[in-house]
Amino acid sequence: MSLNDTFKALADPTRRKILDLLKDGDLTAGQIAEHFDMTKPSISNHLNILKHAGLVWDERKGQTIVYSLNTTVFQDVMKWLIDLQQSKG
Amino acid sequence: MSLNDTFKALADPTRRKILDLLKDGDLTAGQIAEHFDMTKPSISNHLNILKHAGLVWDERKGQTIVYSLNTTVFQDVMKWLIDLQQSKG
DNA sequence: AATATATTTAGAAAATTATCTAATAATGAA
DNA sequence: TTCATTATTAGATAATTTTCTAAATATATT
Repeated sequence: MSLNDTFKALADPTRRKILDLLKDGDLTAGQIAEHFDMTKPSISNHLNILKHAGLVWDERKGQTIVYSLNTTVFQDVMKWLIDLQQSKG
Repeated sequence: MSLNDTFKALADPTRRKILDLLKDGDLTAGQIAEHFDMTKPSISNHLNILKHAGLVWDERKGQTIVYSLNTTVFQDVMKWLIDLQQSKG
């Protein structure tokens, strides 16, 4: 759950697409996997990395696990980017 | 020079630290390398990745090559982050 | 022209990350 | 309890990235 974890998580195009999918609403792991030409365990791994970075939350609902986007972590990334644009000069 | 290149470039802590160093002013490749416990070729590689992503510019000055920060690329990253925070409803 | 300095390029080794198949866990329904 | 469904974990392989040493390039100086 560090800034490094967040940047690392955002570095992969599959994971960025997952976040983009979740923008429109929560989805189960299976629904997310449907959007990719990749096995479910691979998607599960990506979801775990996103979860570790605090970019998504998960909640079991019966047989399924529902994932939702958490954009609060973006604040730290934005802060880092903005700080870099202001010289200490 | 794609958004993917930018995210990939930002995913490494050494490269983020290089950007942070350049925030205070331009530096030669050698001066940058001094800040790290790593060989010059390794730093040179990181600088090349940052350059490829459009995050830094380089300019030869005599024997040295001076690197400077380019934050204009950040706009694209920011846009991506902000877009993600606004649902398509 | 020869030498020194600053940096990069080339190529290999090490480390990390992404992906797959097979097996396991958790829930729900018959 | 047994079977089906959803999803994850484990472990192996493949791919990518990082880092190193050695060699090459570019400029400046003597």
